[in-house]
Amino acid sequence: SVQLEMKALWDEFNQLGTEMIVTKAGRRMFPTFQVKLFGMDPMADYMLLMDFVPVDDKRYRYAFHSSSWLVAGKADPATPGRVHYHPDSPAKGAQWMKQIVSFDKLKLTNNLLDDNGHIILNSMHRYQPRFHVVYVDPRKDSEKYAEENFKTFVFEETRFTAVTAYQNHRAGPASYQVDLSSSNCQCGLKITQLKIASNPFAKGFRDCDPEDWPRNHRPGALPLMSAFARSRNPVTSPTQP
Amino acid sequence: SVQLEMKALWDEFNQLGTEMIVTKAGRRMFPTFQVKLFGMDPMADYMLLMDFVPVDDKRYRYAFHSSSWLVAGKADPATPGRVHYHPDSPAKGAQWMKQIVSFDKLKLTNNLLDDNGHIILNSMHRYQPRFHVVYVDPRKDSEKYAEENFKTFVFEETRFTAVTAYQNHRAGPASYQVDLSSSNCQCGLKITQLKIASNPFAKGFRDCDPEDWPRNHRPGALPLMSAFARSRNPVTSPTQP
DNA sequence: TTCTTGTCACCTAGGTGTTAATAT
DNA sequence: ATATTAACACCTAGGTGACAAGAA
Repeated sequence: SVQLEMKALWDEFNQLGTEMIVTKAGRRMFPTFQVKLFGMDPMADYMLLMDFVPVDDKRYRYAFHSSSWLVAGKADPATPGRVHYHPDSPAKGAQWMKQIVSFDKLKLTNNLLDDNGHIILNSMHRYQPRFHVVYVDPRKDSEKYAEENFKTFVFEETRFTAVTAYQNHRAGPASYQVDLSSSNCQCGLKITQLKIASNPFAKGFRDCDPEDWPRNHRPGALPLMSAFARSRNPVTSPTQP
Repeated sequence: SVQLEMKALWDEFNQLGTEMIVTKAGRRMFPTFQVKLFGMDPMADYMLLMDFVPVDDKRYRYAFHSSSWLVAGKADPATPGRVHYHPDSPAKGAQWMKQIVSFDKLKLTNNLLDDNGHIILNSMHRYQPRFHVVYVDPRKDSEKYAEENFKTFVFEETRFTAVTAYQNHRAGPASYQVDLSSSNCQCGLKITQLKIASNPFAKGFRDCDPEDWPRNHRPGALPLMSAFARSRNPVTSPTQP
């Protein structure tokens, strides 16, 4: 069995509508896809890999005025279907289970001609990450058993929209939200704020007191409270008089 | 068989008398011990590891006035004998052979109570790195064959003196060398200069034109020429009038 | 308009020799 | 005297979102 790490963080992003940047050179995911594994044969070899499947056959665009995603037509032609093998593959079950498995080398690109082995996605399309565990069958005729030698795990909270620049980014010129309930965005917190608050590499964009959140950083409590607090009074806030 | 990478660089250091810094927290080696492997069974599992054995039973000290190492007595009590497993171990022969194997995670310490798994050495003692390849025998009674299931490789040019601060560092107050031929140091270039010239992380201490050495950086020619050139006129130079 | 690209300041994370202070 | 330690400026290497400019 597999347990998704940082599920609480994934849930927060998912509530806002997760966006993942894609670039020509390749961009890591944040949150990073990380799992804990259980119940493997400690002595057997396994390959761990990920791929990404379209959630639907649609292309999207972001409506700033309503702060929501709209269908913008049928999906663009499918990108080359690639998989990302965890670089430690193959390894023994014992090795995989003894620590969190992190896919932090995985990068997303929108370059159809990418030759760095990155995952190729269409911008403005929705994707579902999938995680696969493949048992390396020592038998000579292992191809015959290919069907029973792998297992796939899907965590719906890791779905995201691929973008070249954050869309759920700032309010439109109207600076208020009319229909909050039908929006993917259920609060005033924007994707970029949550990324800045939770990704250590974006610390340069934090505007809160740096001495503030070590105190709030308790087990079970995500270090996002200050970001939430600040999100109460932006120009987009529906509670603004 | 095994081929030492960067042999030319190791040779240069060895001519000067290689020194490796040891610290409480652990310090990497430079040059890094790196090898290419040949003739393994691509499908078999191997463990790769290193250890360090004393070259002799002596303690040394560095005589600044003669710029040479002197015996300072019998060796201190032996340090806990540790080994460093390459972190990719175990892995298939094919995986080991397809690229250079680099022991850049290996760290040296003088802390006898180290609990980071680093290699513990006595400062001011000489050591010989050793490289071991262990075949992971799939047989049940593999312990019986332990003797024939490993192979050890020693490259004498990788010998070094463990130090807490560089010794072959600068000339003493006399600022000349009396007996160059009996010295380990066969030219005016000092260990620190060679380290600074060849270790990218020490680039901050280079005083040569930064635009200088990309031009000199051709295959087979080490990027040390400017360091050599500058070493012709220091205060220690025997050709000084 | 809408989307994409490249550059940038600002981070994380960690490897250098230097230097001054401190042991021993 | 000699050897060790800790703080430090300066690097490598690379991951952030912001922003301005460009493309469709």
